Amino acid sequence: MNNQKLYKGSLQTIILNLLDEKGKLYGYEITKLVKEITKGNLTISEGALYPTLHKLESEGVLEVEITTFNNRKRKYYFLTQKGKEEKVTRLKELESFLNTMQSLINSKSLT
Amino acid sequence: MNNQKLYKGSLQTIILNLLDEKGKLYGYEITKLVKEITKGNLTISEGALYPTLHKLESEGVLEVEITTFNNRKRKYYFLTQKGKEEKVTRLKELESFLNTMQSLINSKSLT
DNA sequence: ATTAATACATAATATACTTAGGTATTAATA
DNA sequence: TATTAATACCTAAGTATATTATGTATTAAT
Repeated sequence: MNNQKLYKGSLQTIILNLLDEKGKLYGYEITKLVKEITKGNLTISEGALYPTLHKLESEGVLEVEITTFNNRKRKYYFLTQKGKEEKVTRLKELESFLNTMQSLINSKSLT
Repeated sequence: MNNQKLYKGSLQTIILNLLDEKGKLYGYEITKLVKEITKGNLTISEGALYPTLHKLESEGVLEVEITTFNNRKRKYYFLTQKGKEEKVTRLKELESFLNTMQSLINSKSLT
């Protein structure tokens, strides 16, 4: 991930959400997709992405399907059943977090 | 801060915002205030808070006024001019971040 | 022919926390 | 009245998660 440290901690949630929506994605594709969706506001670094994918796989949250396209190796990741449940939890946490942060920056009227 | 790692990176922004709204606050007061505003969703740990306050002070973003209340030492922090500018920047970054995260979890319709 | 893009990967470093302690005073409770 | 909770500050060790800098290999574009 790039310059803004605010994104720290949200990478796993982003990955799980995208995989839930798209079905399966390979690493490089995730970086392009995030850049596109966020209109360049968020760039996921490969140094952050690949270790995270490996970790999620080792935890049984993701599974891999290795393919070849144009003589280039691609590793497609998709959610396991556990991953689908994890995604629901993470999404709730994210929504709660976004609400909490909103309340913190709109607290002028409070207290 | 507590269980949710999503808050990682947002502590400085939270502090700057609260100080801008309230004028001046002491450390312990910040932890209580955040807990109250967020209805218990966010608990700032003192292990995170105090080093952060010291760092912001050393950067010239905050200044300190030491007082005594009920024979207990209180260190009131408030924004410097630099701090007020920094707060504006951080708030913009936070709003941009929140929008970006929203777009990432609402991307079902996209692409 | 060289550079950019695609596609994977790791290692060293930085940072921002958590967890677990510590000191000291005052208020509440058993 | 002795103990615990609350107030108010602090630091150090450990952990998680990223950044930065590389590296390999193939194909597409300049």
